Amino acid sequence: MTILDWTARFKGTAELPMEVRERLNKSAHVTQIKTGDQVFGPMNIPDSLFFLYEGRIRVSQTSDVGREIVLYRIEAGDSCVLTTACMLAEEAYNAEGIAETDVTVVVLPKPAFDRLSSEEDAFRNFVFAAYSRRLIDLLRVVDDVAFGRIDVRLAERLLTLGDGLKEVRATHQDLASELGTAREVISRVLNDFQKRDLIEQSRGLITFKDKAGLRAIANFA
Amino acid sequence: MTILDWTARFKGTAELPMEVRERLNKSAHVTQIKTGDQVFGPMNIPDSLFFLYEGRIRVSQTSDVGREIVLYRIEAGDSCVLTTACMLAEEAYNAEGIAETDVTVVVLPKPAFDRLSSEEDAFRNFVFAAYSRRLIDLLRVVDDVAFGRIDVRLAERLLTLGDGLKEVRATHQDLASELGTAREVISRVLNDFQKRDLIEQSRGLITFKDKAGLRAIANFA
DNA sequence: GCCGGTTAGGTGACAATGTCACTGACAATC
DNA sequence: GATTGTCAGTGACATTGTCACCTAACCGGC
Repeated sequence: MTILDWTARFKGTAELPMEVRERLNKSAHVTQIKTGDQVFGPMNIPDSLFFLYEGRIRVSQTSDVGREIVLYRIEAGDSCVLTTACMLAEEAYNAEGIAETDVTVVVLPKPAFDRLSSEEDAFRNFVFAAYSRRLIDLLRVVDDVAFGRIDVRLAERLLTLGDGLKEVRATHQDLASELGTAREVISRVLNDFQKRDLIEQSRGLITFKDKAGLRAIANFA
Repeated sequence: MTILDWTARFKGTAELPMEVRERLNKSAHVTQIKTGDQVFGPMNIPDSLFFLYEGRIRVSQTSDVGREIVLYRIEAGDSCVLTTACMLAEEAYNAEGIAETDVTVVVLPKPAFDRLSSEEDAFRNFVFAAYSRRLIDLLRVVDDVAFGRIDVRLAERLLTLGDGLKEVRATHQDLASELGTAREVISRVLNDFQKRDLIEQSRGLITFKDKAGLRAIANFA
């Protein structure tokens, strides 16, 4: 049973008639997930559509030797289509979603999803748009990985992760997993950034000293 | 005006009631595209959904320095959701689709698409499934590019391109564009393959001598 | 045939990135 | 302060990407 009216949070549901929203509030249920917990993964493929009510989920892929790369992040108000994608395609995959913050998820069972996407244009468009965003995200990842330099990519990612902040709390290994590279590579580049007075480092913490300088590197490519 | 009944070709339409299919045959129109022509691209974003009736389309992405990588291929019976994805997301992208063979495309205008995806479950599921396949394809590309060795990737790709054949007609540059790498790299690896008696080379042509050996390399990772 | 232009492919030097093995630094805990 | 685990630094080396330049094969015309 649901207390909060989550339907207001999502573009695809906020515009629906009140009676539909009430029906939805009944058929979906709300779950809490704690920071660091897995939302979905290769062993844990849900048969429902996820809506992220609050928090942030990091979706990443892991190679068979254990290296990791972050594919994209799901923010509040967005839906997670990857799991449904894999469901539909009935294919193995090795992406997983990790809650980066405490997360509130709305789980919509497949029957309700089907009915809704057939009856409500707004909802269907919302879902299509979600798919589209993910496709575009992945195009960007492919472009970065295939053609980008890592100093550029690292500068970009640092600025994104530390947007509006003075520092980024992350180990070199964390950053390596963001970009799908090795820790040593991150160490090298960060040391270079430090020599150029763009950042300061301490254990698990990177402090900005010259964001403009980093932006110059990030925008270079 | 359409002569052929293309609706039989697609999972999402073949099962529809006859009267719906007849309506579809009227609202969509069929286009021919010649080998090598661009089906869509950054400068040419159509506002319709594509169905590939016959032929094959290669979807690739180009870096800003001109290097290219093949993302996936669209085969007959499949639909092309990337263009609609980009339409919906209203974002720039730099993927393009090239006809690899002479191609017959069914173009379904957006209004018809909307009506159909709301009224017909089979059609909607077909479209969702198409999105899913593309997402999965891209996950695979990311995995390959981020974590794969190129000798492995090249062996794989050669076997795919030459499936059931004795040879592959492609220049080193073509293969480089398949994998998103540089021609010199392909040359090196192919020379290595040749030294190991896995292939023979001549201008624009690679002949298999030991497919099992290639498979061993391809499956290694 | 020959000639000249175009394209495909080869090569070596070097730069960038990834891998490996090992080391030391730091923090938490007992 | 000794122990333990995590984090980061380092040098050697392998792989991959870049650059400049070269040669070989093909193609069209004559």
